[in-house]
Formats: sequence, structure tokens, C-alpha cells
Amino acid sequence: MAGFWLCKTEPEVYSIDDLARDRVTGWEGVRNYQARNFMRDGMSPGDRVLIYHSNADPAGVAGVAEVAGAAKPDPTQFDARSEFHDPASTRAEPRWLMRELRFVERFPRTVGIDQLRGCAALREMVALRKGNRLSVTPVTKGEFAAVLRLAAGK
DNA sequence: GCCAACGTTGGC
DNA sequence: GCCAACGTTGGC
Repeated sequence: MAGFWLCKTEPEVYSIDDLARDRVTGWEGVRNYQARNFMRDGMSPGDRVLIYHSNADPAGVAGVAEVAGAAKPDPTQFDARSEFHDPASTRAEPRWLMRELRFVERFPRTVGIDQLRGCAALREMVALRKGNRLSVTPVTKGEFAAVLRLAAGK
């Protein structure tokens, strides 16, 4: 049974269009334990991922990716020049993990946060809950389908 | 730029 | 283990 997720990204840093160009990318820079655990223990190859543009105009879900590989150490944690460098992490016991994500589709128009909040089927979606800041959150099958319907203008 | 909400850090 | 201080997120 495939799973469904939502990953946030700031499009000025890395957008769905960048993913469309790259086709596959390592989803680096996740530095929150709960989000890491979702990537490590929750995700499986083939899972579908809503790509959410945060700090953006418009903010909202811009497209879909899929999980393309096993969890592996995020190389930026070992890079002293990276903003994601973690001097407390070791190669023997890496603290931070990432997944490869593969581009699936870009929506014709970003499904804005107002549309998401206005959709009854998304009322319980973790990413929309008050105060939620996790960059990786689970999505139900029904929620995923509802976002695709909004993207299709239905 | 503001600020609510939340996670992390570190002194004790 | 508590919790105040601090840093970050992200919508507006």
C-alpha cells in the first residue's frame, strides 16, 4: 500500500520547476527529528509526495513527486561550508537522512492555501493544522485525491 | 516586517 | 528533568 506525503520547500531555494528540470533530487536539509523519522520510517519507494511551496506567492501545492529510493545520509551535514552542516554528526552515525524524490507532475496552477483550507476533505490534513511547521508530513489517500481534484479544477 | 507557534539548547 | 531563552517557520 503506497503512502502519501507533503514536503515543503521555499521555491526561491528549490521549486517544483527546479525538480522538473532535475527530474530527481536529493531532498536535503531536513533538520527536524520528526520530519526525519517520517522520511526514514514512513516513506517507501513509489510513495507520492505533494510538493508545497512555502514563503511563496502563491503559497500552496505546486505539483507531485514520488519517493525514488531508500533513506540515506544527507551529505550536507558533513559539509562545513553548507548551511546545513552539523558538526555533531558523524559518518559512522549520521544524524540526518534524505530521500531521493523524482518529478511526477507540475500542476497547471498552484493549488493555493486558501483553496486547500476551503476544501472540506482537507480539514484534518496535518500540514494545514494550526501551528504546524513540519517540512515533511503524512497525507491520507483521500487528502491526496482531494488535492489532485483541486488541481484539475474540479 | 510582524508575530504566533513550536523546537532546541543549556543552566541549574 | 525543568523551563527560560533563543532560533526558526511561515502566513500575512
